[in-house]
Amino acid sequence: MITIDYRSREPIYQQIISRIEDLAASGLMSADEQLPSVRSLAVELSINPNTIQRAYNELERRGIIYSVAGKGSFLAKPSEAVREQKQADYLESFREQIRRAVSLGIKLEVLLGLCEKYYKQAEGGASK
Amino acid sequence: MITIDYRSREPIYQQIISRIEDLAASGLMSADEQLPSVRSLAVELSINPNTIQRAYNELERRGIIYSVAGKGSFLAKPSEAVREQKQADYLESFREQIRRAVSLGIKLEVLLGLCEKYYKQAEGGASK
DNA sequence: TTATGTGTACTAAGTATGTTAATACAGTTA
DNA sequence: TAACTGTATTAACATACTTAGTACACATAA
Repeated sequence: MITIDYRSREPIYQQIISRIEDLAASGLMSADEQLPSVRSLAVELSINPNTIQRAYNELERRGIIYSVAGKGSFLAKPSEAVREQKQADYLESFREQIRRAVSLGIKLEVLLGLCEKYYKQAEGGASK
Repeated sequence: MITIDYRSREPIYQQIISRIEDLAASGLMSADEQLPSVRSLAVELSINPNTIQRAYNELERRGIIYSVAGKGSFLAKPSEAVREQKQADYLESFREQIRRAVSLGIKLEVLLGLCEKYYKQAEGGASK
Protein backbone atom coordinates (compact mmCIF):
# COMPACT_ATOMS: atom_id res chain seq x y z
CA MET A 1 0.00 0.00 0.00
CA ILE A 2 2.81 2.37 0.82
CA THR A 3 6.22 2.11 -0.75
CA ILE A 4 9.41 3.86 0.23
CA ASP A 5 12.57 4.67 -1.66
CA TYR A 6 15.31 4.05 0.88
CA ARG A 7 17.96 5.52 -1.38
CA SER A 8 16.17 8.80 -1.80
CA ARG A 9 17.44 11.94 -0.15
CA GLU A 10 13.88 12.62 0.98
CA PRO A 11 13.48 11.43 4.58
CA ILE A 12 11.40 8.33 5.13
CA TYR A 13 8.87 10.09 7.31
CA GLN A 14 8.40 12.72 4.60
CA GLN A 15 7.85 10.05 1.98
CA ILE A 16 5.18 8.45 4.14
CA ILE A 17 3.47 11.80 4.60
CA SER A 18 3.46 12.38 0.85
CA ARG A 19 2.13 8.92 0.06
CA ILE A 20 -0.76 9.21 2.46
CA GLU A 21 -1.53 12.77 1.45
CA ASP A 22 -1.71 11.64 -2.13
CA LEU A 23 -3.92 8.70 -1.22
CA ALA A 24 -6.24 11.14 0.49
CA ALA A 25 -6.20 13.76 -2.24
CA SER A 26 -6.73 11.28 -5.04
CA GLY A 27 -9.74 9.65 -3.45
CA LEU A 28 -8.17 6.20 -3.58
CA MET A 29 -8.97 5.95 0.13
CA SER A 30 -12.23 7.11 1.64
CA ALA A 31 -12.90 9.00 4.84
CA ASP A 32 -12.74 7.00 8.07
CA GLU A 33 -10.88 4.20 6.36
CA GLN A 34 -8.27 2.69 8.69
CA LEU A 35 -4.59 3.12 8.03
CA PRO A 36 -1.93 0.55 8.91
CA SER A 37 -0.99 0.73 12.59
CA VAL A 38 2.20 2.43 13.61
CA ARG A 39 3.80 -0.86 14.56
CA SER A 40 2.60 -2.97 11.65
CA LEU A 41 3.71 -0.41 9.09
CA ALA A 42 7.06 -0.22 10.84
CA VAL A 43 7.49 -3.96 10.45
CA GLU A 44 6.27 -3.93 6.86
CA LEU A 45 8.71 -1.20 5.85
CA SER A 46 11.47 -2.49 8.12
CA ILE A 47 11.89 0.80 9.91
CA ASN A 48 11.52 2.11 13.42
CA PRO A 49 8.00 2.74 14.78
CA ASN A 50 9.11 6.19 15.87
CA THR A 51 9.59 7.16 12.26
CA ILE A 52 6.05 6.10 11.40
CA GLN A 53 4.67 7.93 14.37
CA ARG A 54 6.46 11.05 13.33
CA ALA A 55 4.72 10.88 9.97
CA TYR A 56 1.30 10.14 11.46
CA ASN A 57 1.79 12.91 13.95
CA GLU A 58 2.40 15.43 11.23
CA LEU A 59 -0.48 14.08 9.16
CA GLU A 60 -2.81 14.56 12.11
CA ARG A 61 -1.52 18.07 12.63
CA ARG A 62 -2.34 18.80 9.01
CA GLY A 63 -5.81 17.37 9.39
CA ILE A 64 -5.23 14.58 6.90
CA ILE A 65 -5.82 11.78 9.40
CA TYR A 66 -7.11 11.39 12.94
CA SER A 67 -5.94 8.91 15.55
CA VAL A 68 -7.72 7.28 18.44
CA ALA A 69 -5.69 5.69 21.22
CA GLY A 70 -6.46 2.02 21.42
CA LYS A 71 -8.22 1.90 18.07
CA GLY A 72 -5.98 3.15 15.34
CA SER A 73 -5.47 5.88 12.77
CA PHE A 74 -8.03 6.80 10.16
CA LEU A 75 -8.37 9.02 7.15
CA ALA A 76 -10.09 12.32 7.94
CA LYS A 77 -12.76 13.84 5.79
CA PRO A 78 -11.10 15.51 2.87
CA SER A 79 -10.76 19.21 3.55
CA GLU A 80 -11.18 21.68 0.74
CA ALA A 81 -8.67 23.97 2.43
CA VAL A 82 -6.05 21.26 2.50
CA ARG A 83 -6.63 20.43 -1.11
CA GLU A 84 -6.31 24.07 -2.11
CA GLN A 85 -3.09 24.43 -0.18
CA LYS A 86 -1.65 21.40 -1.86
CA GLN A 87 -2.68 22.75 -5.24
CA ALA A 88 -1.00 26.05 -4.47
CA ASP A 89 2.20 24.33 -3.38
CA TYR A 90 2.12 22.28 -6.51
CA LEU A 91 1.72 25.23 -8.82
CA GLU A 92 4.62 26.95 -7.17
CA SER A 93 6.88 23.97 -7.79
CA PHE A 94 5.56 23.78 -11.32
CA ARG A 95 7.00 27.19 -12.06
CA GLU A 96 10.44 25.95 -11.08
CA GLN A 97 9.99 22.86 -13.22
CA ILE A 98 9.22 24.96 -16.27
CA ARG A 99 12.19 27.19 -15.59
CA ARG A 100 14.39 24.13 -15.80
CA ALA A 101 12.85 23.06 -19.08
CA VAL A 102 13.79 26.41 -20.55
CA SER A 103 17.37 26.20 -19.45
CA LEU A 104 17.61 22.70 -20.85
CA GLY A 105 16.52 24.03 -24.18
CA ILE A 106 13.28 22.10 -24.36
CA LYS A 107 10.82 23.75 -26.71
CA LEU A 108 7.49 25.02 -25.49
CA GLU A 109 5.61 23.00 -28.07
CA VAL A 110 7.24 19.79 -26.85
CA LEU A 111 6.32 20.63 -23.29
CA LEU A 112 2.71 21.40 -24.14
CA GLY A 113 2.41 18.22 -26.13
CA LEU A 114 3.76 16.05 -23.33
CA CYS A 115 1.65 17.89 -20.84
CA GLU A 116 -1.46 16.90 -22.75
CA LYS A 117 -0.28 13.38 -23.42
CA TYR A 118 0.80 12.56 -19.88
CA TYR A 119 -2.28 14.23 -18.47
CA LYS A 120 -4.62 12.06 -20.45
CA GLN A 121 -2.63 8.94 -19.64
CA ALA A 122 -2.74 9.70 -15.93
CA GLU A 123 -6.39 10.64 -16.12
CA GLY A 124 -7.20 7.31 -17.67
CA GLY A 125 -5.06 5.26 -15.30
CA ALA A 126 -5.82 7.03 -12.03
CA SER A 127 -9.26 7.97 -10.73
CA LYS A 128 -11.27 7.03 -7.73
CA MET B 1 24.45 34.18 -12.73
CA ILE B 2 23.92 31.41 -10.23
CA THR B 3 21.24 31.54 -7.61
CA ILE B 4 20.81 29.31 -4.60
CA ASP B 5 17.82 28.46 -2.46
CA TYR B 6 19.23 28.38 1.04
CA ARG B 7 16.01 26.99 2.49
CA SER B 8 15.94 24.04 0.16
CA ARG B 9 16.65 20.56 1.40
CA GLU B 10 18.94 20.12 -1.58
CA PRO B 11 22.54 20.77 -0.50
CA ILE B 12 24.14 23.97 -1.76
CA TYR B 13 26.90 22.17 -3.60
CA GLN B 14 24.30 20.06 -5.39
CA GLN B 15 22.36 23.13 -6.41
CA ILE B 16 25.51 24.68 -7.85
CA ILE B 17 26.20 21.51 -9.80
CA SER B 18 22.69 21.55 -11.22
CA ARG B 19 22.80 25.22 -12.15
CA ILE B 20 26.06 24.90 -14.02
CA GLU B 21 25.02 21.68 -15.66
CA ASP B 22 21.91 23.44 -16.85
CA LEU B 23 23.90 26.41 -18.11
CA ALA B 24 26.07 24.01 -20.06
CA ALA B 25 23.20 21.97 -21.41
CA SER B 26 21.15 24.97 -22.50
CA GLY B 27 23.91 26.57 -24.50
CA LEU B 28 23.61 29.81 -22.54
CA MET B 29 27.34 29.47 -21.92
CA SER B 30 29.82 28.44 -24.57
CA ALA B 31 32.77 26.11 -24.37
CA ASP B 32 35.91 27.50 -22.75
CA GLU B 33 33.98 30.33 -21.21
CA GLN B 34 35.31 31.12 -17.75
CA LEU B 35 33.28 30.39 -14.67
CA PRO B 36 33.38 32.47 -11.50
CA SER B 37 36.40 31.64 -9.40
CA VAL B 38 35.99 29.47 -6.35
CA ARG B 39 36.61 32.39 -4.05
CA SER B 40 34.57 35.02 -5.85
CA LEU B 41 31.54 32.79 -6.14
CA ALA B 42 31.90 31.98 -2.46
CA VAL B 43 31.77 35.66 -1.62
CA GLU B 44 28.92 36.31 -4.01
CA LEU B 45 26.80 33.53 -2.54
CA SER B 46 28.01 34.14 1.01
CA ILE B 47 29.16 30.60 1.51
CA ASN B 48 32.41 28.81 2.20
CA PRO B 49 34.89 28.36 -0.67
CA ASN B 50 35.13 24.68 0.20
CA THR B 51 31.51 24.22 -0.75
CA ILE B 52 32.11 25.76 -4.15
CA GLN B 53 35.18 23.66 -4.66
CA ARG B 54 33.25 20.57 -3.87
CA ALA B 55 30.80 21.43 -6.63
CA TYR B 56 33.51 22.30 -9.15
CA ASN B 57 35.32 19.14 -8.27
CA GLU B 58 32.31 17.01 -9.07
CA LEU B 59 31.61 18.99 -12.24
CA GLU B 60 35.12 18.31 -13.44
CA ARG B 61 34.75 14.64 -12.62
CA ARG B 62 31.63 14.61 -14.78
CA GLY B 63 33.40 16.33 -17.63
CA ILE B 64 31.18 19.42 -17.50
CA ILE B 65 34.02 21.80 -16.71
CA TYR B 66 37.80 21.76 -16.57
CA SER B 67 40.07 23.64 -14.20
CA VAL B 68 43.59 24.98 -14.54
CA ALA B 69 45.53 25.87 -11.43
CA GLY B 70 46.40 29.54 -11.52
CA LYS B 71 44.01 30.36 -14.34
CA GLY B 72 40.52 29.33 -13.42
CA SER B 73 37.67 27.00 -14.25
CA PHE B 74 36.10 26.80 -17.67
CA LEU B 75 33.21 25.18 -19.39
CA ALA B 76 34.16 22.01 -21.24
CA LYS B 77 32.97 21.29 -24.72
CA PRO B 78 29.31 20.45 -24.48
CA SER B 79 28.69 16.78 -24.76
CA GLU B 80 25.61 15.94 -26.72
CA ALA B 81 25.32 12.75 -24.73
CA VAL B 82 25.18 14.64 -21.45
CA ARG B 83 22.57 17.04 -22.74
CA GLU B 84 20.37 14.27 -24.05
CA GLN B 85 20.62 12.40 -20.80
CA LYS B 86 19.60 15.46 -18.85
CA GLN B 87 16.68 16.13 -21.12
CA ALA B 88 15.56 12.54 -20.84
CA ASP B 89 15.79 12.65 -17.06
CA TYR B 90 13.81 15.82 -17.06
CA LEU B 91 11.03 14.51 -19.24
CA GLU B 92 10.76 11.45 -17.05
CA SER B 93 10.30 13.57 -13.95
CA PHE B 94 7.85 15.71 -15.88
CA ARG B 95 5.58 12.74 -16.33
CA GLU B 96 5.50 12.22 -12.58
CA GLN B 97 4.78 15.90 -12.08
CA ILE B 98 1.77 15.75 -14.38
CA ARG B 99 0.54 12.62 -12.68
CA ARG B 100 0.47 14.52 -9.42
CA ALA B 101 -1.47 17.37 -10.97
CA VAL B 102 -4.14 14.93 -12.00
CA SER B 103 -4.48 13.43 -8.55
CA LEU B 104 -4.74 16.93 -7.13
CA GLY B 105 -7.60 17.67 -9.47
CA ILE B 106 -5.90 20.42 -11.43
CA LYS B 107 -7.48 20.93 -14.82
CA LEU B 108 -5.52 20.41 -18.00
CA GLU B 109 -6.40 23.87 -19.26
CA VAL B 110 -4.97 25.47 -16.14
CA LEU B 111 -1.79 23.45 -16.53
CA LEU B 112 -1.37 24.36 -20.17
CA GLY B 113 -1.98 28.01 -19.44
CA LEU B 114 0.61 28.12 -16.68
CA CYS B 115 3.01 26.14 -18.80
CA GLU B 116 2.91 28.82 -21.45
CA LYS B 117 2.96 31.69 -18.99
CA TYR B 118 5.86 30.43 -16.90
CA TYR B 119 7.76 29.38 -19.98
CA LYS B 120 7.67 32.84 -21.48
CA GLN B 121 8.57 34.43 -18.18
CA ALA B 122 11.57 32.16 -17.79
CA GLU B 123 12.58 32.63 -21.38
CA GLY B 124 12.57 36.37 -20.95
CA GLY B 125 14.26 36.39 -17.57
CA ALA B 126 16.96 33.86 -18.34
CA SER B 127 19.90 34.34 -20.70
CA LYS B 128 23.58 34.79 -20.19
C1' DT C 1 -9.54 -10.60 34.14
C1' DT C 2 -6.05 -11.33 30.89
C1' DA C 3 -3.86 -10.87 26.65
C1' DT C 4 -3.06 -8.38 22.77
C1' DG C 5 -3.12 -4.57 19.87
C1' DT C 6 -3.74 0.26 19.46
C1' DG C 7 -1.82 5.44 19.98
C1' DT C 8 1.28 8.45 22.62
C1' DA C 9 5.34 10.28 25.06
C1' DC C 10 10.02 10.69 26.34
C1' DT C 11 15.06 10.43 26.51
C1' DA C 12 19.29 9.00 24.72
C1' DA C 13 22.36 7.60 21.40
C1' DG C 14 23.94 6.66 16.85
C1' DT C 15 24.61 7.98 12.08
C1' DA C 16 25.17 10.55 8.06
C1' DT C 17 25.82 14.68 5.65
C1' DG C 18 26.58 19.32 4.79
C1' DT C 19 29.06 23.33 6.01
C1' DT C 20 32.45 26.20 7.96
C1' DA C 21 37.11 27.51 9.53
C1' DA C 22 41.84 27.88 9.15
C1' DT C 23 45.97 26.96 6.69
C1' DA C 24 49.02 25.84 3.32
C1' DC C 25 51.05 25.18 -1.25
C1' DA C 26 51.61 25.77 -6.27
C1' DG C 27 50.70 27.84 -10.74
C1' DT C 28 49.58 32.35 -13.61
C1' DT C 29 49.76 36.99 -14.75
C1' DA C 30 50.48 41.90 -14.57
C1' DT D 1 56.53 41.22 -6.12
C1' DA D 2 51.70 41.19 -5.56
C1' DA D 3 47.39 39.50 -6.40
C1' DC D 4 44.94 36.52 -8.45
C1' DT D 5 43.84 31.45 -9.61
C1' DG D 6 43.06 26.05 -8.25
C1' DT D 7 44.03 22.38 -4.90
C1' DA D 8 44.56 19.93 -0.51
C1' DT D 9 44.03 18.82 4.31
C1' DT D 10 42.36 18.60 8.93
C1' DA D 11 39.30 19.70 12.43
C1' DA D 12 35.22 21.26 14.25
C1' DC D 13 30.47 22.46 14.06
C1' DA D 14 25.56 22.05 12.86
C1' DT D 15 21.56 19.81 11.56
C1' DA D 16 18.48 16.22 10.55
C1' DC D 17 17.15 11.56 10.34
C1' DT D 18 16.81 7.28 12.49
C1' DT D 19 17.04 3.86 15.94
C1' DA D 20 16.64 1.90 20.65
C1' DG D 21 14.43 1.32 24.78
C1' DT D 22 10.91 2.11 27.96
C1' DA D 23 6.59 3.43 29.70
C1' DC D 24 1.63 4.48 29.99
C1' DA D 25 -3.36 4.70 28.72
C1' DC D 26 -7.16 3.01 26.01
C1' DA D 27 -9.92 -0.64 23.28
C1' DT D 28 -11.26 -5.09 22.23
C1' DA D 29 -11.72 -9.97 22.23
C1' DA D 30 -10.83 -14.42 24.47
